[in-house]
Amino acid sequence: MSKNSASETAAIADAAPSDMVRKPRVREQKGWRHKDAVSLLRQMILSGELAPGYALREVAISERLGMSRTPVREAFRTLAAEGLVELLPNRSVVVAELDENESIDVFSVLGTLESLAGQQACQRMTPEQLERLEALQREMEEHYNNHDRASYIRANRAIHELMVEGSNNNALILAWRLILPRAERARSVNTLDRHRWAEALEEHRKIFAALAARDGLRLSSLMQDHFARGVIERMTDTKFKNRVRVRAGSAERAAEPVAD
Amino acid sequence: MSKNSASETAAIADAAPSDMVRKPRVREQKGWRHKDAVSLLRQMILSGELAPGYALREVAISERLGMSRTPVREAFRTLAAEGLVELLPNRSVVVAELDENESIDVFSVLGTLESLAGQQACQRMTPEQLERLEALQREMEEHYNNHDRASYIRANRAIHELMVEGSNNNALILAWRLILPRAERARSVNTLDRHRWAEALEEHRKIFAALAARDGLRLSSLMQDHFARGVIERMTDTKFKNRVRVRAGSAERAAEPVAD
DNA sequence: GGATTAAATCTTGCATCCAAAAGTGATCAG
DNA sequence: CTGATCACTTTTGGATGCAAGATTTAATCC
Repeated sequence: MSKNSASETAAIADAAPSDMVRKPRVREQKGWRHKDAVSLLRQMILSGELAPGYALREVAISERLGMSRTPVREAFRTLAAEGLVELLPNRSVVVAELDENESIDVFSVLGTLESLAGQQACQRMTPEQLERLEALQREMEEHYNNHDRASYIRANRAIHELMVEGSNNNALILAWRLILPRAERARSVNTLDRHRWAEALEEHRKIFAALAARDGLRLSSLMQDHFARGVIERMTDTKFKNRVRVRAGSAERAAEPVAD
Repeated sequence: MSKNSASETAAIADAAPSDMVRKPRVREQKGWRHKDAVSLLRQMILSGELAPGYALREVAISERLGMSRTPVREAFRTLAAEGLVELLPNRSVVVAELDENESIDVFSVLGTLESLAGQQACQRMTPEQLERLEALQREMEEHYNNHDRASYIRANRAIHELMVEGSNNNALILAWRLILPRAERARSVNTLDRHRWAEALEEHRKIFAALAARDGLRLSSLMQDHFARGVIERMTDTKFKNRVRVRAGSAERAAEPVAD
């Protein structure tokens, strides 16, 4: 046994000459450092704080996060796989561009995916999941009645997610999760107007009914409709025209997103 | 200038004391080492050489690839984002499991995505792309007449890809590319029987016609049908029942895949 | 013998270090 | 002044080193 363990070295440290002690490199944090980097960077990209075309320098980010470059570089790979950044050989990593159809495109994909998810959820969703869905639907209605926008949106998100999970289709869930963040990014300035809100709620009632009746075809067409209306509303919304400006905007907080 | 360059050090190496020379760490390869790791590991997972549940050890892989652990770890992040491996904290990276519906699930997702892609391609595909598509269609027909299976499949793949690209929808392309490898994995033992082959070709003729006519609705339903038939054929195919065995199989070569 | 646990070993997570590539000026010819 | 060239700086790609967690092995107790 030629090598002392760290604890042994530390124990005799103050009695030994200084070249015998070694500063122990402690791993202070649990979990994964690179996960933190992924969440922070994703958040910053989605909120627009890091604008498209922005070059990410490893040292700056690692210093900001108090970690070395290694986990930051790992985070870049994850973000690249999500299509949020582009890797340039021997050059900086660059925030992916948004093209002008981004919003329509993203919602059309999300729409078809959720339409399929609904269809499959009709066949595969467990009674427990359906029960939970009913509870969420009730909760959402309540938030609507209380004009509690934020809570409504949260419940709405949970419903959509639960339905996708109810499809029990791993590939579908994977693709959906991949696209979802882009929706946040694309719709960052859209808000939910009063009329559309009421309409969306009514659509959700029908969607739930179709799920409960396990009527896949009907659900599929309801979902298509639900998304189509959402996107159209976004396009004709006067606020929509401001969207492109967000690209350049830096640390500004994203507006409350619209519910689907 | 206190520090010698690596080349200078090497030049005087045999005349100098051995502690003065330092083995220069050369960056022998262009491109990214981690890209190599991604392709190899992906290939091995898709072919079944690395079976689900298999734990990947960093050192073993880095040695096999003649690189250090760093790029291998980066490759793991990419594969994790693709859902091909699962990261366990402080534990090995594990090849993702295949569930029993994998094949149906993956093709249903691919089907809806391509259906949407076709619809959007009708509106957005450039004349150049359409021309290229026509050439590919002719090429594919030729391969069919020559009974050149491998070439047929290659052309078929190219057509599907070109159509998806023709949608010009980044989110859609991203999701499609994410799922595509899983299709390879799911269908590894399926082959293309003579009857289905002729049928598939006929479907492709109609698909091309709809694209050329820019008839999005018709194209959408044709795609759905194309995929539905493919999947149904797979399910009733007697060879299908062997699929589950492949999970355990190790380095066996995957069979020629079916065309969609 | 089987359960428990402490020590040795292995593997991961990350910091750090080095060389190559890219970027940045400064210098100089025209 | 413009453009080319070369030294210097910055930044990336990846190899190496080390400590913490996980795993295996050995030892001990009941």
